[in-house]
Amino acid sequence: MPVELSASQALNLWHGVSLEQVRIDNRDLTLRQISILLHIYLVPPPHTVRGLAGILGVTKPVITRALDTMGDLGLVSRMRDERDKRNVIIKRTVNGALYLEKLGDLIIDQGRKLSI
Amino acid sequence: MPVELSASQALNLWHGVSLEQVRIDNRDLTLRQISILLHIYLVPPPHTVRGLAGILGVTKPVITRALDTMGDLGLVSRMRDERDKRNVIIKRTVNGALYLEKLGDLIIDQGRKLSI
DNA sequence: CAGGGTCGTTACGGAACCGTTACGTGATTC
DNA sequence: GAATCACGTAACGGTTCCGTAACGACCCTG
Repeated sequence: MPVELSASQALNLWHGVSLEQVRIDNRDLTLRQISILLHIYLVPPPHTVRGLAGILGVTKPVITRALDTMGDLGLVSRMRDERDKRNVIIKRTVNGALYLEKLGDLIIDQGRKLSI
Repeated sequence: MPVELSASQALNLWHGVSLEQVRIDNRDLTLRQISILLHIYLVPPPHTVRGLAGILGVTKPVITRALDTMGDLGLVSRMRDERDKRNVIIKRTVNGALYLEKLGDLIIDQGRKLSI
């Protein structure tokens, strides 16, 4: 069930959500961090540093740093893979789920406000 | 004509767009910068530094710096207000319009890919 | 069990952003 | 026309991010 948006609707939606997100969230995640967070929560696990780096087209340290930052914020956590101890498995957290739930509500609200 | 999204659709839309934007755009604008850019292009002028600062809930230097950065990228430009020379009027550019046009297309594409 | 390959992290110098403060210029008020 | 206010910017120290490179830990093959 695709969602058909006009150019005006698409940009107004993005505008409304970005604006509210800037106003509400003092944490100010970067676009990369948001991408990583959404990917972890929306795509079936397991998620590794290397895998995320490949998907986003960035280097591994970028992922490590983003996980450091979001880990401090309680949005994600990390565990060693016991089967292959070189790997790190990235796990979801309650806080992260709540954060994305709010973001989802925000998008839905802004979608309802659209016109034209 | 509001757009009704499910929670899953909303987050998947955001996910797809963020991911593509990270992969495509080496410039990596911050969420604040994107908000400012969208606001300038979607809301009728005139736009001033003070006005934008109030709308985004940030300090004036934040706006000045964002305009510096995006000005270097050719996405916006600035002109003195001749009627009140204390003011600076923020103007749109061809490059900025193109940038947002691509962003709009990206959002529309991702909307079409949604399911459930 | 030695060697090479893979994993994530750390170290490093550089760049960009932050908030606060101070400043220069222009408008306004008395 | 002097004092005051408004506007945008520059300067400051601090924080965070970047990309490259090097590192330790781990797996696997011969």
